[in-house]
Amino acid sequence: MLIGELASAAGLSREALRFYEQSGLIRARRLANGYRDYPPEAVELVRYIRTAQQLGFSLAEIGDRMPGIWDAPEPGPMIAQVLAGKLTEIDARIAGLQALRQTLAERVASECPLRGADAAVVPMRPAG
Amino acid sequence: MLIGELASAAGLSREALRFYEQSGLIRARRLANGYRDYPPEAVELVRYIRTAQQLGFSLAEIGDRMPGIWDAPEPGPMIAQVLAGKLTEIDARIAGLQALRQTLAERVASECPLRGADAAVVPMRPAG
DNA sequence: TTCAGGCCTGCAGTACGCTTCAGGGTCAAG
DNA sequence: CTTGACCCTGAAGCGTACTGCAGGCCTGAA
Repeated sequence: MLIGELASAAGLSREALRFYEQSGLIRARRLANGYRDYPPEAVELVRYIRTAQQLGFSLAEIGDRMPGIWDAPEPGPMIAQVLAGKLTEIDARIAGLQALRQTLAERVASECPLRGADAAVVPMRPAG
Repeated sequence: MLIGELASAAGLSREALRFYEQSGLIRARRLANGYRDYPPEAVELVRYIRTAQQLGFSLAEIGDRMPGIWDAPEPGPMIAQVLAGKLTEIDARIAGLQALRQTLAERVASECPLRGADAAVVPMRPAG
């Protein structure tokens, strides 16, 4: 699978894929002519990256455990482990958003929605 | 109130305040020596900016809505309306995270965690 | 043989929200 | 009258997540 095929299959640009590779999120083996060659599973992996990203994970967060995945002889359990870790993070994020939601709902209902603005608010992105 | 006092009262840096001024979000009188001089209300204004920011508004959005909000005879309902819109976005984001959570949970349990369905996801920021 | 279209690298540019730096003035205390 | 904490400006730099461009190779069809 060439980069353009992966790009259209996963719905992003070739440049974004090369950027992900540079950032250590994905890898490709090379054909004799130097072209990147991706396995079919790369589509799922890239979609996972996009999904996690759209939900508020930075590429660094998504990628910090990826190298281990690529180097493991049995990637399956390794990936499962990483994803299990992500589950915990997602739970924390959901909890944060629900707290934020409640604060917001209270303010919408109040007469002066901005007063008391020092209420603890959970940021959407870590140090974003 | 000097910039350093405002900065520590509102919990951000002097530089951030100067940046906000440059971006048209806040203003300051000047003392004879050129120092910025803020009224006490500036603390609440800056906290509003931070809150709005944490709720997902860009500084540009905050700056755009700011004049209308502060010039309105009844700012409350206006702000409530804006926040209600954010509430919808947060709900979508929570739903997306829960969908991702379920997908991940299923994959963690499977033998090939990256093979499988793709999650439909609502991005929070338009083409962020 | 020429041409389109895909691929390669590396580097510059973009937008956001600051932070840091260089170079310099102000002011109260010792 | 020096020290140190504070203030000023303008400009450059940073991290994130890309996009775009220059310059050039590879491949298949007309």
